[in-house]
Amino acid sequence: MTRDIIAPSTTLCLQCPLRELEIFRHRSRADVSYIQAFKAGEEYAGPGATLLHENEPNTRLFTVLSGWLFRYRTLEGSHRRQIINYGLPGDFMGLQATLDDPMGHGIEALTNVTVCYFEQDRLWELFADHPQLSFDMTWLAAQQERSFEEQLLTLGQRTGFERVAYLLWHLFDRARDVGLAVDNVIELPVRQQHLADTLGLSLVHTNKTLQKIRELGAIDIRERCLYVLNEAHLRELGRVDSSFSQRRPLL
Amino acid sequence: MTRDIIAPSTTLCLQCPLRELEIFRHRSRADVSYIQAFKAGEEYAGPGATLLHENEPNTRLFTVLSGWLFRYRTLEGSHRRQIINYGLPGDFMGLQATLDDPMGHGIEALTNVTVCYFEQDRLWELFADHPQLSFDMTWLAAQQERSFEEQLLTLGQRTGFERVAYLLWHLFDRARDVGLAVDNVIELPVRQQHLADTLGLSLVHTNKTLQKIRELGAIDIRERCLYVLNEAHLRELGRVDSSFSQRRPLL
DNA sequence: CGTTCCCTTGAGACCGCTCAAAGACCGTGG
DNA sequence: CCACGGTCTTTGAGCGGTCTCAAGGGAACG
Repeated sequence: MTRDIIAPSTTLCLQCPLRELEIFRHRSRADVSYIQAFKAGEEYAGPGATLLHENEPNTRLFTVLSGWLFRYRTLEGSHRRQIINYGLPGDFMGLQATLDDPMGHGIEALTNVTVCYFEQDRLWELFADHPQLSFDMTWLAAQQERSFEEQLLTLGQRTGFERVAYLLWHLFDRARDVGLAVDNVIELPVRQQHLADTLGLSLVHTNKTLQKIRELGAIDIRERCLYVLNEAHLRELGRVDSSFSQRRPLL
Repeated sequence: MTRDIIAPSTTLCLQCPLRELEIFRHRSRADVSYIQAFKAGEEYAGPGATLLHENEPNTRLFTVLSGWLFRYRTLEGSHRRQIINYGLPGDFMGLQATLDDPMGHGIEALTNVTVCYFEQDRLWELFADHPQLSFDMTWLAAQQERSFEEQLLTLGQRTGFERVAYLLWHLFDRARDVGLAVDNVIELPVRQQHLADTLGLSLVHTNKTLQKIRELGAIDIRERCLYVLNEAHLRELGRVDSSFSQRRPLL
């Protein structure tokens, strides 16, 4: 639960393995070089480690290079935690934290995690120098907003059962997008408590709901892995709408 | 419920009454002129009119000039509606809709509404020409994200009672920020059904919860107006955290 | 081999839901 | 001026989804 930094390192953006993935848009060598110059370093954390404490001021933007993490907020004077979103490889995070507003959130690693970070006080420089990259960043922020809206729809309108099914599919789909799926199976470093905290359900109820979805044969969970046995069925159960995977920029 | 356009008009950005408000950052005359040139027109709608149908492609960004509106999404194959957020004077909206993704949302007016709109296909132009304005737009997007996160916290972790209290305070606070409050009273064009659809509660339960908060003396609602009789108490009931009003850009 | 974390299951309570109906308010037209 | 229909609010009654409390089992790890 403590900050767990190992050492600075030097993965070159030009050699970034994420850029090979279909899901990310192509970028010119010049743009990648600009990003490289913008990159301030890397940070590492192991499972359960806190990358950012709640209420700690954050001055960093980052892209997840590898691993899973999640961002959460806690209701003041309560131990009830709401998981806001998950970070998977290629996800750009931290923009909302750059506003000079003390409202807190925390970030915690679920697996071994590497992030490439940027200093937020150079953000203006990026906007002044490089319209394409700033446009991309805004595009990603807008995409993030859509994702939050979908999550609002989930919390507000889906039943407990639908919520669990939806989230399982959502996590599977996102992992698949970045090449983490093998034959409809992904490693799922998320505990049932995390699912519960994401969905506004209790741990017990989440567990019982998972059993039901299992019994329907849509999924199975064994040895930290999620098996999507019937994706179409799972999508129905979660009332998943359109959602095709769109190519997106990588920063 | 139908599109209700009256006529194009010509409020000049330099004379925009919103710019007088404390809450908005000062802008140079040059920047305001640029915004003026970027503005494509105005649109009007009366209470209950639909500014944007669900699943209708949207190519417009806009700033609310006057009035209240709300944005919602509906769960596919269901009549359950989730209100995503409300638009008050000065709010910039539509960025998340510019992604070429058919995922639908609707926008509806609660009062007489005037919006200043921009064509989204000139968005790139703005990023190329004017780093300050594009930075501001991104800042607003990030702020919007925070607001969504707060709403996720509400839906996921606050009790029904807390949700209602929180939302009432939130709407009051936002209205006050843009000068719509007189002595702790605001006009509240929102129906109980809207509150319910925002909070993921049923209409009946929302109503009963409102009664309770009324009985505690924190608020009263009469003749379409919300009276905040004890703001500190209301904030406690809704577990409202920090939240000071920050000056923000106006586009 | 004990500790710890996580998953699972049962039992009872309660929050919030649905169904139903009546009252309040408002604009419209006879 | 009143009757009327529509929208919104209020209230009651009963059901069920989800919660909390509690306890047991399994796997990983030192």
